Amino acid sequence: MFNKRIKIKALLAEENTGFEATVMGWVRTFRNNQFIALNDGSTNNNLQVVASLGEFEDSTLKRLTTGACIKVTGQVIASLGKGQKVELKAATIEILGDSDAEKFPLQPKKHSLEFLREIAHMRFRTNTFGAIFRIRHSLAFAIHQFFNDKGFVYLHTPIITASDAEGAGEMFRVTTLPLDGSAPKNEDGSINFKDDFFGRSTNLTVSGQLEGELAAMAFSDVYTFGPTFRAENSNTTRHLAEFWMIEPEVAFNDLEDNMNLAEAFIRYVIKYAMEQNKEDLEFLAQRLEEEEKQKPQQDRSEMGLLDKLNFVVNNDFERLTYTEAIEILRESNHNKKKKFQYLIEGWGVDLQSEHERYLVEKHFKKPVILTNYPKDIKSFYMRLNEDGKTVAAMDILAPGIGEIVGGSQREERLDKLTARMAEMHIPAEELNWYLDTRRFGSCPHAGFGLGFERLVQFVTGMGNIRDVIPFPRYPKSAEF
RNA sequence: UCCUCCUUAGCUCAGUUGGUUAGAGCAUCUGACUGUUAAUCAGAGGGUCUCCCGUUCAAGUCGGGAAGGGGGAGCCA
Repeated sequence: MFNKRIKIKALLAEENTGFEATVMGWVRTFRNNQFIALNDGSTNNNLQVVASLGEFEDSTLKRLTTGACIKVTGQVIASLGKGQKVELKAATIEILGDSDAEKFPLQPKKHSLEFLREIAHMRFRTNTFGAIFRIRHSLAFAIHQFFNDKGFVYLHTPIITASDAEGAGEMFRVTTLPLDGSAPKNEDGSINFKDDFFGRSTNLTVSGQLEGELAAMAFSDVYTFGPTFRAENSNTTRHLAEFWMIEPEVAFNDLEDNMNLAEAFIRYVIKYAMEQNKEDLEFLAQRLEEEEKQKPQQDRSEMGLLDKLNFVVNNDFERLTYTEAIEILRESNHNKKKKFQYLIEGWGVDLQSEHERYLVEKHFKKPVILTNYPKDIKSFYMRLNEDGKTVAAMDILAPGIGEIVGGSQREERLDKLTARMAEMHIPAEELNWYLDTRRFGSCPHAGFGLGFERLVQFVTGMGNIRDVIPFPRYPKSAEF
């Protein structure tokens, strides 16, 4: 029954008319007791279905409410009205699912993103979220295509991990032990995990990087793309407790290769979305433009969404070292006039959001790659530079959303790595498996982590990360 | 977790120095019209003013607390 259906996107692209077609979808509006705007999610554009006067029972027409699901068969004809090239003249209309108009929460009008977030199970049916999630899909697909074309192996790293030494953030505990206090305890009162499901303490992964490195020491080029969990109490527009991360890890790459890969990757996936989701991006660009008009002049961005994406695709990112960045910031008028909340005085401190924003949005006005940070503000696995005080790290900062990529050349020298771990009080015995890569055929290698939702945010122009993942998880929120 | 702002109809919002029966637009319902494009026109229904405590003759309005939400910061991707 269903396989004769034609998707609305395909039907709207059809050059010919005068043939019979069956469509299925959800009613967006029903105007004038005759005109159904029908959407099936294949595109934001609705198909106009015409139910000619007198040809349908009143009882049927009454059920054509916003949100109802219907099946229509009829003739595809050139539209008699303006606004669309073709329309479907209905011969039969079957109601597949009623929608009580008094209770259906979506109305043919503008809704706030905050309201739609409360009905995330329904928001797919709006133009905005339709566009966002089709673009999200394209980006995900493009990611696999990019790496596949380059001969990378897609590695599935575990979601449940035993290691708690990765240092990437607070973890969610995974256990089958009872929570009522009856769990077995050690002599010192701490929980004894011997009888837990895995016989040890386990957590949800915060990163697949360490496992990625293991595989890179065999396949040379690998990447992961999967869910990641952080139990940080972060309440911001760019953090989630459950998010998707892309983590390539490449043997024989140094920091510069790593930057080149990241830049090529970002360009590729954006370009892909621009080709595949032209209409959706135009819709979101329009939406953003109207939103910008509500803001005071000084807060408006200079470039529209499409200009911004084109700019990123066609221009190199700005590359500079942490030391150079500090110099620019220290010499900036902004700093001299004490406009930063945290003034830049010396070398060695981590940059605040306001500093990153200044560099990206005011000084360079494009994505920036910062490299060679002081070792003391970075992770243990990053390669120590010749100067002995910086590491071969890189962060890519994007306008509007800040850090989109964090990566580094890894420390491949066993003695240097273990020394660093000792300094940072990371128990080497727990990461013996990781250190084995440095013991048996170690090699220079590099990789990075890219937050998928931040990428989707950048491409769609959405301001809040909770609006670019179907069902966002964040503190005090795990509905749906 | 910290700072800050917000919470009034299904949605988006007005609501004056505290003062009778809390308003508008959209949505919904009823009717009219019938080639509409967020259709139009007429009418109707719809409120525990987030919750608790307090001040007062009187609280949507003032004070305290809680919950939820927005924005910013930190942590980071």
